Amino acid sequence: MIKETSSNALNKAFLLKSCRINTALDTISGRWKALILIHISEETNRFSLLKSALGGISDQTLGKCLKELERDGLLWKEIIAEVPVRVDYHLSEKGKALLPILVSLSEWSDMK
Amino acid sequence: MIKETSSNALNKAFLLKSCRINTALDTISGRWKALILIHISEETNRFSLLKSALGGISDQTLGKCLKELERDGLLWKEIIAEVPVRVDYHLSEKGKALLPILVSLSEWSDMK
DNA sequence: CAGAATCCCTTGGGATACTG
DNA sequence: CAGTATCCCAAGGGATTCTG
Repeated sequence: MIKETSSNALNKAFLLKSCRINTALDTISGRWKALILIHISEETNRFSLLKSALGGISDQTLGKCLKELERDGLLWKEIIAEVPVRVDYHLSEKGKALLPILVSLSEWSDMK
Repeated sequence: MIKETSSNALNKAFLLKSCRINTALDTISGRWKALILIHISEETNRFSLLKSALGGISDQTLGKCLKELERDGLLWKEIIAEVPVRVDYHLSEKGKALLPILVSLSEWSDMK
């Protein structure tokens, strides 16, 4: 198919694409992030609910994951001024757009 | 410890699905594996070619990645008894099936 | 309740050197 | 050419403790 003797445009396009793939994988890889996104999409969207739903994650790690997912634009925080304070997490459009891809991945992982 | 006041079927399905997603992510995450798969799909399928195409990977890490990808059924080795010995790597059906998902991921990572 | 601070351990991946 | 063997370091993630 594509030859490599000449570093053609297609090859470069693939290199570029692979870069983006790594960016994407960095964003969602790790032991918890995909699970967190799925739970939030299911309305399990508060710190303590997430913690018990995920089963085994530490406060530390959950906090860090949420912060990174927020920084990467996959979710946003809604801070509700009750007493005690309450925080709801919601998926952004980008976060929602990732869900079907996660479903594809889970289906793919069933392949023999 | 499974509890949740109403542990409904949907929740369990999602937990199961998220497990598979983590399996899938474990298989392809890391700094190199997705890139390796893409290069092999482009006929860059020998050890030394991969090494120079990837730019910066160590022998050690390339060897380990290839071994794990083979163990996970994404590729297979064709050993050609020339002198010096030659090895071609090829994607399995499962490996090929992953490519469109990687493309989706790279497109997704372009989202604002 | 929703986190932050600190400490520690495991693991991915690089550097270097060597083999069939 | 196609790897393997050792060694080492940075980063992810857990445990514990503390705060607004």
